[in-house]
Amino acid sequence: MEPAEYELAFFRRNGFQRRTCVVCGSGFWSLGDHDRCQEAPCRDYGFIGHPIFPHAYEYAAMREKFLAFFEHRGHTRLRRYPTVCRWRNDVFFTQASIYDFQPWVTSGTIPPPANPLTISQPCLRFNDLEEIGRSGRHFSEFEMMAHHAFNRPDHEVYFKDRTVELCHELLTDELGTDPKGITYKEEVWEGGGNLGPSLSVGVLGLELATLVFMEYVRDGDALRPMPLTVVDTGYGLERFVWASHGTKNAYEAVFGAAYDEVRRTFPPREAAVLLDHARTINFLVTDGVVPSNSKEGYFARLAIRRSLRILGKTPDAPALTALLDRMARDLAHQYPEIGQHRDDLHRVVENEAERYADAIDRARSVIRRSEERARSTGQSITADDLLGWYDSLGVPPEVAVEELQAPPAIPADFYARAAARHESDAPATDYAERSEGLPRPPDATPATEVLYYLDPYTDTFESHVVHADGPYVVLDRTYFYPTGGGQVADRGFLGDTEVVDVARVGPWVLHRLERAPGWRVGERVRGRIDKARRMQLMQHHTATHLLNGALREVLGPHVWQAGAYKGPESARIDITHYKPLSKEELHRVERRVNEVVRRDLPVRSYFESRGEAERRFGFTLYQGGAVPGKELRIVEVEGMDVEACGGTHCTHTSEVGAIGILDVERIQDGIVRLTYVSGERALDVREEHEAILSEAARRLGVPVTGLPSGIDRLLGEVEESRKVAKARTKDDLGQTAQALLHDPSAVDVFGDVTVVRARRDGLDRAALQELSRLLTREPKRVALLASERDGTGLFFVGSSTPHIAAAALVEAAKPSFGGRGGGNPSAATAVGEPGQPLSDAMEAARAAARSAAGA
RNA sequence: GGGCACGUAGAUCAGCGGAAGAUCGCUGCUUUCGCAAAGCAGAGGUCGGGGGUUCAAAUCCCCCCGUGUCCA
Repeated sequence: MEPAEYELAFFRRNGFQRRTCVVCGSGFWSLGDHDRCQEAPCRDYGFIGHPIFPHAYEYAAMREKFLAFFEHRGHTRLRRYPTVCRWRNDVFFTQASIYDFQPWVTSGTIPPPANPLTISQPCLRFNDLEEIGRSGRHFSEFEMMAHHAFNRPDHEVYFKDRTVELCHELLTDELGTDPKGITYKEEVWEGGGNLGPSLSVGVLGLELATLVFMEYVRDGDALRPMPLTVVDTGYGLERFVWASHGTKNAYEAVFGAAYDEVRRTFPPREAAVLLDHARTINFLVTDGVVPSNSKEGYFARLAIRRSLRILGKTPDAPALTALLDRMARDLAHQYPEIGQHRDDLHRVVENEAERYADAIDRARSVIRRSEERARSTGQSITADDLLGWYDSLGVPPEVAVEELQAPPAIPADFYARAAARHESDAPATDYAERSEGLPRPPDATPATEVLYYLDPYTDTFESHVVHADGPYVVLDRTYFYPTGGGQVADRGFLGDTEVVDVARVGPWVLHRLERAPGWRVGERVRGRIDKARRMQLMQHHTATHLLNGALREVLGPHVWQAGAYKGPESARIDITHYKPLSKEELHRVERRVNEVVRRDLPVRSYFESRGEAERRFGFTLYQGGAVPGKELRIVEVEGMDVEACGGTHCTHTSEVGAIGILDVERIQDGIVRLTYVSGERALDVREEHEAILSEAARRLGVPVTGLPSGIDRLLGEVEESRKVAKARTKDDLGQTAQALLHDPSAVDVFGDVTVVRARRDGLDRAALQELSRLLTREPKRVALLASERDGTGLFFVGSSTPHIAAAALVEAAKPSFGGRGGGNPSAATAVGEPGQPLSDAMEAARAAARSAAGA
């Protein structure tokens, strides 16, 4: 980054000097005479016992101070976004305030909700879990306070100068820091293909904020200026509160009274972990994460199980739910949604606690057995075993050690080693828009006016070509719905050419035609949408909203949409839920949605300001993920479901027609998928099912209502005849065995050993085995059995004579008929040539038996 | 999204290439006034599903399905 990037007018105007840190070598700007930047590790924490700000602020007060400061300087205050980053697929959690605006706002696709804006965004980071409580400053949930500005060439809000000016004013005039104590260290920020200069703000060893200026796109080695430049700031609320108290660790300052309460029962480290995790769990569950074994859910599980472990080893520890309630109380002032569904949260957490107890129980018995086995083979349990158990059974090493008589030492780096077992080089998937791979129209192309929002029933329209590139066409206005929000794109025709796909690219709607139509810009075209297909998609989409609402009613508010798909054939919704749906729950959901259909409620779609919509409906608006923009498109079914949604919808619930749930499956731990149909498809599917049922009934010769009992009868009969058949062959073989034993030509007596020979062509291996078993029930017997079947010779030997091994006799017989096989002392088998060689094999075995018997 | 472990009798599990087992539970009998207990006898298994290798697969390999768990 060029030095000029950091030479701000603000610095010059106010007499800041640029110096170089003698420790890290970075350039920094300051009013004070420092030889190093004021950030650890370049210098020690100097604020412990000497607060950076003259007043000590409580957590909520500091946040309010910050937001109000920026609000008074022209920023619009925004409510928090969800901590679960459902609108991106490269990350699970909101880890910084700017995540709220990526990728759509930062890429210029959608205007920012306000500009400039200020927000305090709760963020989740799970990469330093072990540091929590130990370092004195790590949290898994923290708030990043920020002010953001988005600058377009035609609309500059503010950039570097004003940003630093605001920051400086906040720290000094507003919060009372000594201006000379602040250093602005020069850094380079890079992420997501963008980069720009940034300044890191340090005071007395503490990094209070980072001011990032996104202005370039990396293009190979070259840097291109971004069309949209972004002010991305981050001020750590926890750090500000800590700085204002100057306490030894951040936790007592941040958690305040709650910290003191918990400290009465727990040591400092445990207290910090419990409080931190309690906050995290509250946010996670409120924002629709249910504990599970993968993705977001795993972190909820981790936080819950870690907390339970700490609580479990402390006598008189409070219940986890009590702790959650305690933290919810502190958070509820700012975030009323937290703690609003206390009972539901308790159910989710208690269910997880139960599962954890089950897992540990299971693990204990495995561990006991393993040790027993190890002891009997003279081995001992190793640290590797502990690692394996943690990995596959989830049992923490401390618990395993408790269970063992002779435990190994737990390695100090146990959890690091556990993590190392899972190192993979799988690249993180990028949060690309769907537009990836599609041609992007030139920037000068006028944005497409989308009409399907206004009227989802219009299926023919006229418009003009504003861009054409091979089969790709952009119109000035269109009724074609592009793939989005889980709803697949419309089909239809532009002129005489079929539209095979429709996608949103930036501000444009791109129609992909079956072939290049050769149109020129300005040409007038007529569009015609496949109306039946669109209608079906609308029905499926509205049905999805109804189901979502009904599922929340029946199962509880922890239910969030975790994904959805609305196709012409069927639709599905994935929801967060902690156990499989019972038949009864399913039934109630289905009844409820169909009742809403019958009551013919209006489905209202309208635009509303974000703030107003959030105030009226709360956070559950964002079922499909956060939707940027000043205005949200709200789809409301009164009393049932309200979502921010860009899809096409029926205007009355009765248009949806019957809704039939076809399938419910648990697609992963914590996520349940429902597949369903509505409208025309519901009728089709019902007809199909009825046809299948009546055909099945016809074949069974019963009425449809008699199917279940008819099938039971049939299964009973099958079972019965299977038994009869089995018994019969056993009988037959029994008779054969008796006959053989009494047939002098089949029996040889060699000393005290009775050798029975028989050739029974057609018997399979299992029959020979059974016959052999019958013949060798008495001791001192040998059975030599042969069968020719499907052109091969089968030879089977059974022996109840200890010194005559069946396998040895087969060995002896093998050369005679080119047999391959083997066995054990009591039974052996081989296959080879049929006919005479098989008979020779029998003779060879007989001779071997005779000599083995010593006769 | 990836790694690992596990799916065998109603339950808990053993067996890990050569003729499907143990314990508990269940049924019947013996014993008892009755119950419990004990003894004896018995029923109960397409060894999760499908392919493959092998003379031979619960066992080895591959693919599904299900469960658990860890990591990101």
